[in-house]
Amino acid sequence: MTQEDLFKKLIAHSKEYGFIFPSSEIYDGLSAVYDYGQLGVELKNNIKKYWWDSMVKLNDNIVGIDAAIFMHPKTWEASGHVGAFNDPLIDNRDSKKRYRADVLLEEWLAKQDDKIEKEVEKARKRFDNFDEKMFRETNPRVQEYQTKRDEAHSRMVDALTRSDLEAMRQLILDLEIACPISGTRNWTEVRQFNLMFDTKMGSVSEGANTIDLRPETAQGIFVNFLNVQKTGRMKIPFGIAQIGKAFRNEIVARQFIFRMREFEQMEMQFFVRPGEELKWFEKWKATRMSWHRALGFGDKHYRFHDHDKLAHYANAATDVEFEFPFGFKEVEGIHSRTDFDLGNHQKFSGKKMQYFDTETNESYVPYVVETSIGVDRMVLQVLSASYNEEKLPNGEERVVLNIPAAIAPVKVAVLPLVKKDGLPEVARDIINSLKFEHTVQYDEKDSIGKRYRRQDAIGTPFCVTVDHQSLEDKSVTLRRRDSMEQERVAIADLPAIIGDEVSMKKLFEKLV
RNA sequence: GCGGAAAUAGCUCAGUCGGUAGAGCAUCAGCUUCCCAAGCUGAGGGUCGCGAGUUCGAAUCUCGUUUUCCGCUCCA
Repeated sequence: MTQEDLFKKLIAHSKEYGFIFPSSEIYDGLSAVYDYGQLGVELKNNIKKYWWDSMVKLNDNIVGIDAAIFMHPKTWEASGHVGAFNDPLIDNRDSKKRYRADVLLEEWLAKQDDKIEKEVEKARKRFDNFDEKMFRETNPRVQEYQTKRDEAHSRMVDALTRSDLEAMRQLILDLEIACPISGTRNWTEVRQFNLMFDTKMGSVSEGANTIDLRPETAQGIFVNFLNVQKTGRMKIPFGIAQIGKAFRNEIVARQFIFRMREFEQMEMQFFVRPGEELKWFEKWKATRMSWHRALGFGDKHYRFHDHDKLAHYANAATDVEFEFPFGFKEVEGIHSRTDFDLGNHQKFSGKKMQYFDTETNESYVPYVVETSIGVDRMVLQVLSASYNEEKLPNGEERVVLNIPAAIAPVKVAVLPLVKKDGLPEVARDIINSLKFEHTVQYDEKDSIGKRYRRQDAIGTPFCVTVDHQSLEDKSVTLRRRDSMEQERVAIADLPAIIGDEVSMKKLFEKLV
């Protein structure tokens, strides 16, 4: 089976068994937006719990918050999201190259200036008593260039100030600007490349304000830095963790839930003393990698991708990449963000974003090491790493999701061997003894083998089968998903056995 | 965004030359009482992605559109 086939099967499997559905599917769906179904939400919640507890429970210097999706518009000026990503872009259809429309126009103006200067230089060499001012004002060729230039310039300024994309395109066509690579003038529309979604706050009729949906959760942590530090009496180094939705209006969003326009992030911002950030960067690199590897999908499927080209806010950055069916792709980013964010919020808000360090008797803006992971990418990672088609000794094939027990959506299925003779009642009693701790399913339909396969397909680690012997000696068959092995255990022992094996403690013990 | 491919029942797919929509699996009810799926009987489920056009007649031909996958591009 090719990797591409595997990916297609995974998508079909996810839908067929209720993990992930296209959003508003009855209306043909919405591009790059997906809903989690009854099993998908359990898996996702378990992944979030694995992350949250590994941060907030296991580290006494990390606390969590839950900030709002809406934030004050100034937030995005301070973070650099407004301005930096508002460029008007245009594509050449022949060379497939993308340009900034305003840059193309600026270049045309510069060329026009060059032409004028060339004329002036030519004339300067030709005449002895050269009156440059007079020449510029009277020479017909220079005048023609100058008029065209000025006209183009005013049209450009006008189009840019009004953000009139169609006018920009028309100007590019009128000036007969060609693509430097293909030499053709086969241009697409001009598009605004703003990654943020906006909406209106307040009643529309009474002068509503446009506000943006956050494109990252990090800023909710930064603006609350002092609130948390002071009320929690936190001492540097310390971290603030958050799980929440973020929104990016990607031009191209694809590959199932890998890149969605609405997605969920798990971020932890770790505040450190200036100068110590790279030490902590290395520490979190190791910690985060061990968190991924503890899931047991195989170390060879993970690697770091260190960034050579750093973002404007970072002085070190790496990605944790996982080998998806479509190749190694980023699941988590670890960035040393310096004091860029807190420093800018200090500047834009006028509020001091500083910490007084009693060890050094210094006041400073802390440096930040960020770990930022996509929840949806983790779900995809778990599904693609867990999906297996096995050939059984008897020649049959089984589809099984080998999801780590601690994060499996359903922990145990309780199955009466037959649906009479009081077996269903015993099964219900067992469920009642387990359901406060675990997600449990009951199934009495079809043959026992078929029910085992159904549970394999959704990744349930344990099946408990009630038979006639159970009525006599209060024992049941405990069947394991991965090995398909069965053992006879006492009903009274089930909570302890299952509780131990599905505990997240098993994963946490593998963390560095 | 550009190029390629696809869309028919929950899933996988068939549907001939344009002539009123099919299978297997799945689902539901009943029978069977079974420890690794696909025994028996019956039932439900589709305006063939959507919209136009051609035609006496369109799942089928043409155009548009939406969604998905693949390649390129993009991704603080």
